[in-house]
Amino acid sequence: MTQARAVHGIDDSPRGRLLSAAAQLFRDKGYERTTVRDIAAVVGIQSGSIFHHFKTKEEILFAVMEEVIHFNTERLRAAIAAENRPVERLRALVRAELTAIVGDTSEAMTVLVTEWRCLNADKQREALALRDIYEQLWLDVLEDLHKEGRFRADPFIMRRLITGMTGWTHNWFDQSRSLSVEGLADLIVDRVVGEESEEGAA
Amino acid sequence: MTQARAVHGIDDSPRGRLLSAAAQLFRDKGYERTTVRDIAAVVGIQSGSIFHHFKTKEEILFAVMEEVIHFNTERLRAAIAAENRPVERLRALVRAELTAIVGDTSEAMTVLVTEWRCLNADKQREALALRDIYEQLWLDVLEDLHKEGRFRADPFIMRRLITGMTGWTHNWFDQSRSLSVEGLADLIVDRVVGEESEEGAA
DNA sequence: AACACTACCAAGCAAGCGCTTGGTATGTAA
DNA sequence: TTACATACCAAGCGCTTGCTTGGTAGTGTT
Repeated sequence: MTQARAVHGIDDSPRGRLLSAAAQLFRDKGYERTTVRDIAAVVGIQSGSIFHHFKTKEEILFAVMEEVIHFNTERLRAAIAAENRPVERLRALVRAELTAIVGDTSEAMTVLVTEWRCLNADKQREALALRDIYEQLWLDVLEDLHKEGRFRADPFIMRRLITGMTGWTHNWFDQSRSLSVEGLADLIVDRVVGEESEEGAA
Repeated sequence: MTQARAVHGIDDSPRGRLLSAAAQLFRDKGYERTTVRDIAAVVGIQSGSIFHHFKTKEEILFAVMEEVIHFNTERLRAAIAAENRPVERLRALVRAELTAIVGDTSEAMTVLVTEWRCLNADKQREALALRDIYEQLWLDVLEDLHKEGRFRADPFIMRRLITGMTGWTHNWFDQSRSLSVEGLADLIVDRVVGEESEEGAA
C-alpha cells in the first residue's frame, strides 16, 4: 500500500484509486511489465479483487485512456472558448496540451501516447474515435490560422509536427527548471507562426 | 518462416537475420508482447536455438539498438561532411534522421524510441552513451546556427523540439503519399530557422 | 581419421502471468 | 429481521513465458 497520487479528473472511489495507481505504473514500467499484482499492491488489496471492478487488465488500460481523453478534450474546449484571436487560441491549445502531458494528467497522457497498441483492435478504434474529437479542435484553429496566412504548410501536417513537439516533452521537460510551460508554449507557437508574427516577441 | 526484410546496416548471418526479424516484431507488437517463439518462427528455427546466438532476450533488444545507433551515427557524420553551410548541414541532418525513422532502418529506429525502458539500468546507460555521441553531432550544428543568429531559442531545447517532430513521423508519415522526405525535411528546417531565411523558399 | 566448431532440434522445467472460484464482512433499505 | 449489494480475501488453476539441457548433422582443418 504505497498510495499513488490521484490523477486529475479521476475521483477517489475504489475504482478511481485503481485507475490512478494503474496510470502511474503503466507510465513507469509499461503496460505489459505491470502485473495486476503490482496494481493491487499499490492500492492495498489482493490481486484477485481487482476483477470485481474491471473485467480484464486491458479494461483498466482503456479506462485510463478514456478518462484522460475526456478530461483533456474539455480542457481544450475551455482554452478555445477563452480566446478570440486564432493565434491566442493556438497558444492556449499548446499550453493546455503541455499541461496535460507534463502537468496534472501526465501519467495517463503518457500512457495514452506510449501504450496505444496494447489495446485490441476494437478498443483501439473506440479510443481513436474519442481522439478524433480532440484532434478536430486543433484542426479548426489551425485552419483558421492557415486561412489568415499565418503559415504556409498543410494544417494536417502542422498538427503532426506540433503533436511531436508536445508529445516528446514527457521525456525531457522538468517543471522545476528555468523553462516554464508558458515559455515553452510560446516557443512552440513561434515554430508555427514565426517569431516575428507577434507584437511582443521577446 | 515468414522471412523478415533485412534492416539496413545488419548483415544476413544467422545472427543478423534474427536481429532483423526481432526489430520488425518489436516494432509491430512491442518488446514484451513479442515472444522468443515469435522471433524463432519468422527465421524458421526452434525457439531454444535462439539462445545459441544470444544469452537473453534482452540482449537481442540491446543488439538491435546498438546496431541502429552506430549505423545512423555514421550516416549523420556523412551528412555533415557533405555540406559546408550550417543551414544546409541542418537540412542534411533532418533528411538523414527522417530517412532513418521512416526509411531503411525504420523498424530498429522505432524500437529505439519506443522500447527504451525495457532495457535494465546498466544497458540503458550503455545505450545512452552511444546516443550522446549521436546527439552531439546535432548540437554542434545547432550551436553554429544559433551563433549565426538564425534562431533565438536555446539549442538544447531546439534539438528536443526537432526530436519530437522527427520521432513522431513513424506514426503518420507514408512515403507513398504526396509529401516526400525532402519536402518534410524542408518544412522542419523552416520551423527552426524561419520560412524566409532561405533564398529558394517556395 | 580425428577432432573441433557452428548451427541447430526436441523436450521440457520453473516461474510468473491473468483470471476464477467460493466465501466473508459491512452497510443500507424494506 | 430479512434481503441484497458492495468490496474484498484466500487459494489456486491453467497457460505462457524465457530459458536449459543433452544431443545431432554438416563443415572445415590438421
